[in-house]
Amino acid sequence: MSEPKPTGPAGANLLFLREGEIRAAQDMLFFAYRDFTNAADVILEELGLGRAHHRVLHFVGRNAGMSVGELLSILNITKQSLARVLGALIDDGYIAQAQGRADRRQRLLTLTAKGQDLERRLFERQRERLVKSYREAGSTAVEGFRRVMRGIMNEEARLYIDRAEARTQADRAEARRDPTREG
Amino acid sequence: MSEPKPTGPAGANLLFLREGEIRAAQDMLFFAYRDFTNAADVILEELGLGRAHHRVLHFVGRNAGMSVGELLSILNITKQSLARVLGALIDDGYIAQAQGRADRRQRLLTLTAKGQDLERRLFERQRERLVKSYREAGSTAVEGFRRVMRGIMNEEARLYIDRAEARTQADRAEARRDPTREG
DNA sequence: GAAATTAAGACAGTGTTGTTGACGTAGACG
DNA sequence: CGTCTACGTCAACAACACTGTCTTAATTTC
Repeated sequence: MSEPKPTGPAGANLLFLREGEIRAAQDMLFFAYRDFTNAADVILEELGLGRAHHRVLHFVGRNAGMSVGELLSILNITKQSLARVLGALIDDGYIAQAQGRADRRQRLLTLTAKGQDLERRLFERQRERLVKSYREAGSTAVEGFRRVMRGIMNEEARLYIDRAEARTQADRAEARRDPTREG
Repeated sequence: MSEPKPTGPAGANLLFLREGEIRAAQDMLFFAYRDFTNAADVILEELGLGRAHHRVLHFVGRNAGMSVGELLSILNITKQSLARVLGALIDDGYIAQAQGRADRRQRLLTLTAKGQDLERRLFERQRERLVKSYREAGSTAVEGFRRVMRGIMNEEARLYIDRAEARTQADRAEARRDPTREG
């Protein structure tokens, strides 16, 4: 129909923009995300928790001391939706709250030891899958994966990723200085 | 702790398997999938449909004449979960059923003209995002993205993707013969 | 210092999408 | 003919998101 021609400006090979390729990407996002999230479900079910709980554990683990508001803006859900899962995690002793010092209205969130243990167990399940895929695909493919994924998400999420990436870069630099440690 | 060393066998550079990289992948899967699926939500909401309906439209569109059982095994949900959304799509005239000729127990699913129109509108929203990302990332990155995504999903899903990919390859071959058409 | 805004929590009600288990019917198949 | 399969349906339930309203405490603003 009114498709952009397969060859774009400067005659670059843009066959990967063909409709079939884009539809394949839809498929892949669905399957990869579904099977990736499924990986941790067995553990969660045993504990009567769901994926929403896992997401909270993940982001609090990655951003120790974050406020409830920050968590809300990362997850992009309503306060009420978060309250249910966060309340359960606090009641069960996975997450601890501390009053903010700079702003005492804030409740700063951290994983307890119990929370760290659970988060690690959940992480290991998903890590298996990702490491296997990354290893088989190789570093060039992984770099491509990152670039495409970054491009798919909203600007806001990209900024968050960049900040998290900065932390990873710092870890890398540190590891180069002291290769025995792993952040 | 008991992390695999950053340098693997043969001293290959496997820094991309470090924990920070894997955690970044978790983040990216969450954000990319969320924002990708969100793209079509506005249209769906106007029609009183949800993402589950979109998924059905997508897969029926991609596999015209598929049976209900095939659709179930692709979506990996229960009959009851599908019945609700599929029933609505049939009632609203987006999807038509036809009795199977080889096996008359089967109900073969196809998009009606109305269904094709809607699916196309939904597709365009998600395509914008994917094309933008693919174009900016370039063909090498896209190839890497594909390899990593394939590796993340279950074997079963990978087999489905391969079959779909075969169709895409056929389209490509045809396009090479007749570059004016787009499958 | 009073007023407005913000961070967080809580209440009640609703909708989508997934689940289980049981049951029925039509058609395929040994 | 009996059994298995494909599909549909009923009832009940659970996870997770939403809306709107309200309260409390603390910060910010005028």
